[in-house]
Amino acid sequence: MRLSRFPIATTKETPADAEIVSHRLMLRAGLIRKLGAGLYTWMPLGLRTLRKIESIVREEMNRAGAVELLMPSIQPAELWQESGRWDVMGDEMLRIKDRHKNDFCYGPTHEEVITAIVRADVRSYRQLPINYYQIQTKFRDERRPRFGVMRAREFLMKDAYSFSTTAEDLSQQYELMREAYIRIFTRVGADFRPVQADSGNIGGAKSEEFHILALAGEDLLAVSTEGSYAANVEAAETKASGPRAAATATLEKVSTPGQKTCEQVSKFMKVPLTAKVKLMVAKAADGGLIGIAVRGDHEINPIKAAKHPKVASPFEMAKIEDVQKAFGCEVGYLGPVNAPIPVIADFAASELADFVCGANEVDHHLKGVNWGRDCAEPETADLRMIVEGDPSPDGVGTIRLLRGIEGGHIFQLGQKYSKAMSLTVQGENGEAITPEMGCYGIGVSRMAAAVIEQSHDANGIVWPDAIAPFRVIVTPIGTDKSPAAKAAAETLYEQLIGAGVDALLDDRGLRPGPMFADADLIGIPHRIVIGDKGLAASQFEYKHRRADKAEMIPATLDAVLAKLG
RNA sequence: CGGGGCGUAGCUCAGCUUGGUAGAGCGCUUGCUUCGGGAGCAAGAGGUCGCAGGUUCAAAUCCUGUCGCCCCGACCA
Repeated sequence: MRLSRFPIATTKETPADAEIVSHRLMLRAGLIRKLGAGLYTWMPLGLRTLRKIESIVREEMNRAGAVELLMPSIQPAELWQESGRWDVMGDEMLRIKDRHKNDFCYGPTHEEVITAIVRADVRSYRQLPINYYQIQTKFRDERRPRFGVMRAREFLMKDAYSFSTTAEDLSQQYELMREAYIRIFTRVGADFRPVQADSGNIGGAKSEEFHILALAGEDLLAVSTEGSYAANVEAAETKASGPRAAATATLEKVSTPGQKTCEQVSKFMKVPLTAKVKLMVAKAADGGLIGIAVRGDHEINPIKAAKHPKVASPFEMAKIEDVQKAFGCEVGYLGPVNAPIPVIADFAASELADFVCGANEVDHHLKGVNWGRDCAEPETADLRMIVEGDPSPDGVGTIRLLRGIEGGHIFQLGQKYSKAMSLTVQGENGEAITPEMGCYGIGVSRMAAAVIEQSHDANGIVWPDAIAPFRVIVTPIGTDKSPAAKAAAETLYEQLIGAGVDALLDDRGLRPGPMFADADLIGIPHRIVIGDKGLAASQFEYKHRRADKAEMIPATLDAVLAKLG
C-alpha cells in the first residue's frame, strides 16, 4: 500500500478523554475514531490489525474442528423469554422494537440463537459433537463504557458453542478449545495467562478466562508464586487454616467515640486490623438480613457470598436504614455479639480468638471477644476476597496479585440452555438426550487494544509481526533531490508486494522527521530507509521497531526478506 | 443509578467571574526557502460558540430546560 493513497490520520495531540495508553495510541495512530459513547469506527489502518486477529482466530478455530456460521445481530425477544433470560439480563441488553411493536434485542451473546438452530437441525446423536462459531458484532449497554475499544458497547467477538451427548465429551470439546485458545493468544503475540474463573450469569460449571497481562487490566488475578495455580480473584478460593487459639481474654466493652471504620478502631485501640472482626449486613436468601463476619483486613467476595445458601443471589448489601432498624444502632459499631440477625463467618474471621468487634451500641466496641463463648459459634464458609500473601489454595506457594485484561473465556455450560429450550437429540437406543453445551468467547476488538497495552514505547505502538497492519515500511529519504532513492524505494516496494509481504511505501515526499514519527506511532515492525548515502554503497538501512539503532544491509530484496524472517 | 465536570475552528484549548466587533496553538490551502527524527517565513480558508427558551438596547458570557460527552462512585459499615 502506498501512503499517498492510504489515509492515515495520525496526530501529535493527545486526545483529551483517553485515559489509558492503548486508547490514546489507537486514537493518535488513527486506528479508531469515536462515534459515540462506546461506539468506534475502525479506520483502515486499525481494521487491518482487526482482520489479522480475526484470521488467526478463524484459522485456529477451524483447526480445532469448529464450524463457522453467522447469526443475526438482532434477535427476537421470544428466544430470550424461552431461556428465561429476557427478564434476567437487565439494562445491559439493548432492547428494541420493530414497526409492529414486537420486542427484539441487539444480541449481547448468542446462546439462545444457536440452541434454537441446533434444535431445528440436529436430530441424532450421530451428528454430535458439533462446535459452531461466529465472528460477530455484539452490543452490551455497559453502564460505563471506557478505555476505547477495551470496554466498548459495540464490539467484535468470536463466540463458539459446542454440543455434546455426554459430559465426558463436553470436557473433551472444552479441552480442544482450551488448546486452540493457547495457540491463538500465542500467535497474536500476547503475554497471557489462563486462569480459573467464575462463570457469572451465563451459568455452568467449569470455566477459565484467558487474561492478557497489563497494568491497565480491569481484573485482578491471583497467581501462585511457585505453583501453577492461577485464578481470577472473583473465583479464587481461600481455605480454613486450622483450629483457633483458646480464649484467654475476658469480654470488655470499650468506649470508641466516633470510631466507625475498622482502620479507625484499630488505630484507636492499638490492635492490628487482623485482630478485628467486621460485621457486614447483606440481604438474606429468605428476604431478611444476614450478617457476614470477615476479618478487619478482609473484604467480602460478593460472588462467593452469593453462593452461600443463606445469602441472597445476586449478592446485595442491606439498606443502611434496614440495618439500623434491626440493630437499633448506627452501622460502624456492628458485631456478632447479641446480633439480632443470623451471622455467618468467613473462615479467617472464625479462626480469631480474643478479637475486637462492634458492640452494637453507638460509640462502643468490644474486646476480648470469643466465638462460642460470647456469641454463637457461627456457621463458617469461604466468603472473602483472596489477598496478596495468602497461601495458594492448591497448597503450593503463596498468592501474588496481577492485573489482566480478559481476552477470552471458556465455559462448560452443561444443560442450562438445552434444558430450558427443550433441545434433545435421539440416542443410540431411541432415547432423548439433552446435549451438554460449552461456550467459548474471544474479544477480538479488545485484543487489539490489549496487545498495545503490553507492547508500546514513548514513540507509539510496537506491533507484533502477526497482527501489525503492515509488516514493513519502505521510507525513501531526500526524494526531492534523489530520483535514485525514490526509484530504489519503488522497486523494493514492488518486489516486496510481489513476494507476498504486507509492505507500506511512504511515498508522501515528506521530510524524514514526520515519516519516522508516523512509522513509529503506527508501530510497523520493520523499517527500510533508502537514501543517497546508503545507495552509494549499495546499502539499505534496516531498523526493527524495537531496536535502538538502525543497521546497514545490502540493497537487495533477499537481504530485506532475511531481516523480516 | 448517585455525585462532579465539560460542550467555542478538523484537533487541543483560551475567552464566560465583571454581557459590548470570535481568539491561540496544531492541522489545512498557496508561494518561497528547507530536507536523516513532527522545519522557517509570508499570505489565506475555516466557527448559526451543542440545542431550545428566557432576561437585556445588546448573550459564547447571566437564568431555565434539554441533549451529548467525560470523570468518580456504586459491599468496604
